[in-house]
Parts: sequence; C-alpha cells; structure tokens
Amino acid sequence: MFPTTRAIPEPTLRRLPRYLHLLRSIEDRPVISSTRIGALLQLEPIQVRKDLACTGLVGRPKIGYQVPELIEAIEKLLGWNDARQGFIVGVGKLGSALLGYPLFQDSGLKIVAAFDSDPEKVGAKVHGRIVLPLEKLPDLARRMRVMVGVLSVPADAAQGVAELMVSSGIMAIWNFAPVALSLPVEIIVQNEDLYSGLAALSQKLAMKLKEDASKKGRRDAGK
Amino acid sequence: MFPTTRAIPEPTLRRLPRYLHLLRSIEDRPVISSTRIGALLQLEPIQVRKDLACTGLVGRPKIGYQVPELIEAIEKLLGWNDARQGFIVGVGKLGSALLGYPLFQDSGLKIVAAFDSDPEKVGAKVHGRIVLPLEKLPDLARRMRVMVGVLSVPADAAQGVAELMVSSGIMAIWNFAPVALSLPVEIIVQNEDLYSGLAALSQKLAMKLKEDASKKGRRDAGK
DNA sequence: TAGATTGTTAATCGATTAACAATC
DNA sequence: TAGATTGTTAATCGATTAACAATC
Repeated sequence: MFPTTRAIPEPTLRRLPRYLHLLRSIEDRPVISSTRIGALLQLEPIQVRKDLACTGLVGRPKIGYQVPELIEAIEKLLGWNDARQGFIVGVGKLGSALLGYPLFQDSGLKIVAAFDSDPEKVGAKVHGRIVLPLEKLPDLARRMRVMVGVLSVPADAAQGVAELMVSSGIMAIWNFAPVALSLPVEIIVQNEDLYSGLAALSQKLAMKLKEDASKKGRRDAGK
Repeated sequence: MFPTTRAIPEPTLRRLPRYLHLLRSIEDRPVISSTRIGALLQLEPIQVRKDLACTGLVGRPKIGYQVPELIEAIEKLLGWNDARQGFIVGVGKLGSALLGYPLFQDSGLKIVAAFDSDPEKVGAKVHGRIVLPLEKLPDLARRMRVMVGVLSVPADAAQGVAELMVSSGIMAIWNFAPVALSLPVEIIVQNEDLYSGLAALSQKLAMKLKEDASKKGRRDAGK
C-alpha cells in the first residue's frame, strides 16, 4: 500500500526540538514568523518554513504561525505529547548523567527503570531510581509494555544487551555505545556518537591553525 | 590564495572516529580492506574508500590499507596525534559526566581545568580535577594558551560564558547548551544537541506504531 | 492600499552510490 | 594467471536555497 504520511527528512527531524524549545520559551506571544525563528536559531527563513510545513500546519502570510498550534503540532509529530515509558541499561558515568539530565522531562520519554549487570551497582539509587539487575529486564519490559531502551553500556556488552531488549519486546533503541548493532530491520536504532562532534571540532581547529601558520609564514617571508 | 587542503565533508569527519576506533582495536592485523571495514561498521565499501581517501593515503588493490599508517593518518587529520589542552565550564550533571567519560583520553584533548560560577561547586573535586571559579578562566587560558573550551552550562548562561572564552583567546567551543551562540565568524563552534537524536528516534517509533495500528485495522476490517 | 510573509515550484549544491579500468 | 580490491569518473539522490505568485 501507500504510506500514510511522507517520511520526514532526518535533518528536519533533528531540528524540530530546537523549534519546540524556542516556541515553548515564548509561549506568551500568540504568533511568530519564520523570519524571526530563523534569526533566533541562526537558520534561513526558507528552511524554517520547509521544516514547519512537515507538521501539516499552514502559516498565514504577513502574520506567521500560531505559537500554541505549532507547539502542539511538533509535539504530536515527535510523539512527545503523551508520555512513553523507557528503560535505561548501564548506569556508569554516562548513563547516570543521562538520568539526571532534563532530557527526558521535555521529551515525553519517562525512564521508569534503570538496570545494570554490575552487582556493585544493583540496589543503589541513581537520581531517584533504584538500579535493578539486568535479569529482571525481560519480565518487567513485557509487563509494562516498554518500547524504548536507552543503551549506555560498554562497547563489548552492547550487542548482547540490545538483543535482550529486542527479545523482551523493545522496539526502539537509543544507542550510546560506540558499536554498530546488528538487529532485525524493524527495530529502530538511533546511534548517538559523542566522538563525532569532537572530531569535527578538532579537525577544523587543526586546519585553521595550519592555515594561520602558513599565512604568517608567507607574511614573514614577504617582509 | 588557494586553500592548502580541500575541506573535508562534515559527514566524513563525523565517521572518522569510528574508523579510528575500529582500527585501534585490530592493531595486530597489518592490513584491512574497505570491504571488511564496511562490514564491521555497516557502511558501504565505496563510502569507506571515499572517506579514507581524505586522509591522503592510498590503499593497494587486492591488499587493502595498512592499519598502522591509517591510524596515524586519521589521528593526524583530526589533530588527535599530539595532545591539546582544553577547559570545561559547567560541572553539573552533564559536565561531570563528560569529565568521567573516556572521550578525552582517546581524542587527544586534555581537559586541564574545570570551572563553575556556582560557589557551592568551586573547590570540589570532579573526577580528579578541582573546580575553579569562573573568574580565573581568562588569566589561566592566556597563560596556558588553551584553545578549546567545552561549554556545559545552562542555556541562559551560555552566551556570556562563550564570550568570556573568546575574549580569553579560546578559538574553538564545543557547545552542549541548547542555544545558538553569536560569536565572531573565525571562532569554531560545534553544537552538540542530545535532543535531536531522541527526536528522530521517537518520531520514527510514533510513525511505526501508527502504521502498525492502521495495518491491523485494515486486517481486522477485512476478515 | 502597500508590504511583509506565506507555500509552491524550480535550481543549486553536495553527498552517496554506481560503473569500471587499473593493478597487485 | 585470475580475481579481489583499489581510485577515478559519472550518475543518482536528497537537502538546501532561490524565485515568485498568492495573500492577509
């Protein structure tokens, strides 16, 4: 058959939370234009309009977009309107930081349980949640119909835990481990890679320093 | 003049750490082919070759690439070969997690000092580093010639701290605050947005659930 | 009305993918 | 040698950007 809705481009999806964040912060204003949004987020107005068009909402020429409508539309599009339940596995450095981060309050994903395979960590409290042994995950996931798993375990444990999640009915995995997971195609996997941003940053800096140096060299040679 | 080297595409830059990670883990093998790398990282071999070509290295037909050479070339390209010094500002949940994460060991960025404007946090130790008052940043940055700043403060403080960094000689900022920074164009800014990946994940899940439901609906109607 | 802003349609740009001769 | 793998050149794909008529 035909898909119910056209797939939204990944870059657009990744910008949507930024719009949402901005809109929530100006909720008192009734309307906003793409020009203004663009100025605040450092985006081209035309890109803002293209992105917002994905929500299905239409703005009004000369006026702009209705802020409350827009907020609701984006939340609905992202599935952030009604709270969904999730598990996190791995409460090391990164995992416990994620639990403390406001990330999940804004996003309608409620982390209802934390797991770890390390007996030292089991039983401890991390940001108000008791850490459970990994063995309890399958039963609990099925009973609570949990569909999202956050994976913040070491690289060598990731594939195994991911398979456990899938066999327990979890349909989407947010993967912070630096490995490529091999899972059935119907499972939604989002890889989060903290190294990639740092790589881009440091390469650009290295390049800039090299350029500056060669510029200086030419200048010095010229005088 | 002409640029010394052609700019490397951002997507390629973001994949380079993954190659590096893989190569380091198989350092005992002398050579590897793009086919094999692709299989391990779930990438097309042609994409691997295109990416690796950016390092300037050439592989040998039938053989593949020299692993140690490749490691060295990628590290050099990213500027991860010799350690660079950096500061972090904001040691809340996320900031302290970053400090504990192996991120900086692998990447040649050495975080030599942590700062916070909260007097409660100043003086405390976070992952072996004493937290200094923000006022000390400018002087220390200049004296140590620090060029990289990691910004993990709340959104409303980010612009101010970023400006302080820039006026202290910092040239590259890794920004975890969910705001668009306004800084001179020559400053390298890398925005890290944890919400964007979650948005992509939850939208895909919401879409899948809707599709599954409508499929089931049609099936039920048909019988 | 005049002018700012919209959505649409087309052009541009850049990354990915494909095809293939060269080569060890 | 035969076959796997490379780098190059061209085709495809998709996102961004530009142009512009419609409109409040």
